[in-house]
Amino acid sequence: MRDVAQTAGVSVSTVANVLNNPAVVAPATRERVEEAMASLGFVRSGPARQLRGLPSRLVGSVTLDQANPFYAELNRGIEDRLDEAGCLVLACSTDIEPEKELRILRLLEEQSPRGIIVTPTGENLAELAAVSRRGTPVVLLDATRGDLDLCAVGVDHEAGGRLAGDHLLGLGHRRIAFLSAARDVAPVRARLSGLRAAVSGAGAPPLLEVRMALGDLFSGTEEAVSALLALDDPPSAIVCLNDIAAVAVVRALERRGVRVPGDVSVMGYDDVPFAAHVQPALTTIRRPIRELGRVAADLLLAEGVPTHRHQELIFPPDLVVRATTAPPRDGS
Amino acid sequence: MRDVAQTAGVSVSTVANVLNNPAVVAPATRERVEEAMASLGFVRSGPARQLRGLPSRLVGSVTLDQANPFYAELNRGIEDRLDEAGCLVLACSTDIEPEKELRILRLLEEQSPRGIIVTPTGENLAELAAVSRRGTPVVLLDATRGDLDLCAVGVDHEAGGRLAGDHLLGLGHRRIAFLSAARDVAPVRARLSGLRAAVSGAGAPPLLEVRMALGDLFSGTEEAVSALLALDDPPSAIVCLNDIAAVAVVRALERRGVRVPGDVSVMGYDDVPFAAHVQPALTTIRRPIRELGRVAADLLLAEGVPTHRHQELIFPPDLVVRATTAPPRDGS
DNA sequence: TTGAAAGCGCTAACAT
DNA sequence: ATGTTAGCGCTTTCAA
Repeated sequence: MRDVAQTAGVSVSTVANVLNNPAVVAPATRERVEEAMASLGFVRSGPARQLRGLPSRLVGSVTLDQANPFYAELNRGIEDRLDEAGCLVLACSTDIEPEKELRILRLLEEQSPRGIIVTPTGENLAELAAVSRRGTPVVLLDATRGDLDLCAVGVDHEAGGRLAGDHLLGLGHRRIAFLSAARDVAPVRARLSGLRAAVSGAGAPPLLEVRMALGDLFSGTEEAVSALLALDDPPSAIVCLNDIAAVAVVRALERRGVRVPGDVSVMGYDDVPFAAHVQPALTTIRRPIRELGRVAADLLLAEGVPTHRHQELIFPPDLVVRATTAPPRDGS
Repeated sequence: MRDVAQTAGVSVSTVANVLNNPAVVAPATRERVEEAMASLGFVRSGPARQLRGLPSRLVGSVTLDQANPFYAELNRGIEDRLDEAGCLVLACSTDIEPEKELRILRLLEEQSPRGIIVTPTGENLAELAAVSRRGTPVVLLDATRGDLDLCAVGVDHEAGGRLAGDHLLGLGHRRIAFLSAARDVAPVRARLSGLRAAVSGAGAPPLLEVRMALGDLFSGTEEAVSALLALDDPPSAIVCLNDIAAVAVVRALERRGVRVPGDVSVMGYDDVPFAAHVQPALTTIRRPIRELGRVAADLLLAEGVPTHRHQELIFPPDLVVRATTAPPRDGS
């Protein structure tokens, strides 16, 4: 900026004025300064502006895995909303490892971002509150705020679980299994609990639960499916923690000669983009993924205004019936 | 930092020493300072460090759409490598709009990041060179550097197109179509050109080309498929610009009663994670997606060292034969 | 309409 | 082993 000033034959504060308050600068002077900026390839320094106390244009987004289509969509929703505000997304993945989450949180905090949107592993909630208290706004995504004084946007997963259960029960299924993952996370636990409530409320046999290994997307379901099939009284319906697992389960089942939905019904969760395009198309519980991201970004941006009050938004999920569910073969 | 110094009864530079050069501080003093930091909830200011000329921990990643599974994977590869270096990814999507790309580039440059990894729309290559010249390292991803003095990591898409063509030709197909998108981009053009070379080299009839509308993932193939099917002499094989389109094409075909691969063969490109898990599993051209991201991040990080010379890395793609290709029904 | 100067939080060279 | 100080690039009073 000093160079620009020199080249244009003005002082730095005049350059500052053409940048921040052009109306106050004489047209001739302004033009001269603008030429100097162009010829020197001048680029404002974000860090210097932040140091002066201006709002940062960076926002952290901490998800479990940005390669997972659900979080990729979420990040896109966040990005779209932030883009309108001239902000940029720092996309981070925790792999559900609390230590990694903590490390990322620290690193993010050091950048003094406008705020951080986080899908928590569940282990570091107190730390998140601390980050917020220190001055970096935090909004929880796909989590309930509990007694924390933070903004949160979530989904009623209990209702989602119930929706899945009621659909299957309505079809005549009684023997139902839930596929969860080796590492538990609150949103999945809530789905399980809603599903279990529906099942036991209908007087059906207790819900089966199997866990799949963590790993690459789509992997880890083989053993779980084998275990289920080896049961004396195998389930006629399997609801999966998410669409990715559901697609893998359908494949694993068909590879073993079990027809879907003829022999067993399968449900996913999320309704990620490809869920409608696999064969057979997935019956699933939808949540408005991009919208969730957009709203979280909105909340984050709103933390800037002085009158801001923290709030929690809960979205209801929907049942989307497609081709992986049908009545059970026999009466069981 | 001044507060910490005061609370610990030392000077700021002692605080700086426990931060950057702990060995030089007396254990007792160090402990006192560390306590002060903890009790005050001290967090280093990244912006201030950058202003002092220390390397930034931010790296921009500009892709066409971070919600697209291919770019989501790519970003994950970048993130994984950067994570080891203590850096964070700024994930941006251009939607193949040159103006948006330009806007994002400017915004990124203002943050004075360690560098920018970009999958270019193709319109702003000169600008990218300018960014680099101004001091922000740029590495091109999924693009050739041409005469630009930049690092680049790419894939030999001509070879990929040829691989697809040879596979289909080997199966006995003669009448082949390529599905591209309304907005053209260099990597797709290269695939087309490789495919065309294979087709004409085999003396088969000229390659058909249809374009699909841009829009949401998985949408826009309906009209293209209809157009192809309405032809006097419809193709017996369709190669798609990517796996997402291929999945949608398979669906569109089957919805019209056309069996895949019985009636027509379909190929994708990329081998994104779900390609192996759709039904029928997709025959496609694989490229090492995460690896591409990791290598790009490596190259970017390497720009820091003084002896660095720009380089271009080209990865060869592979043919992955699965279940969407088969010999044509008749001899055509 | 333009300029001078202080200071944001930090680091590094130097002095003690 | 610890302290003093200048300065990174910018914004923002305040003065001219």
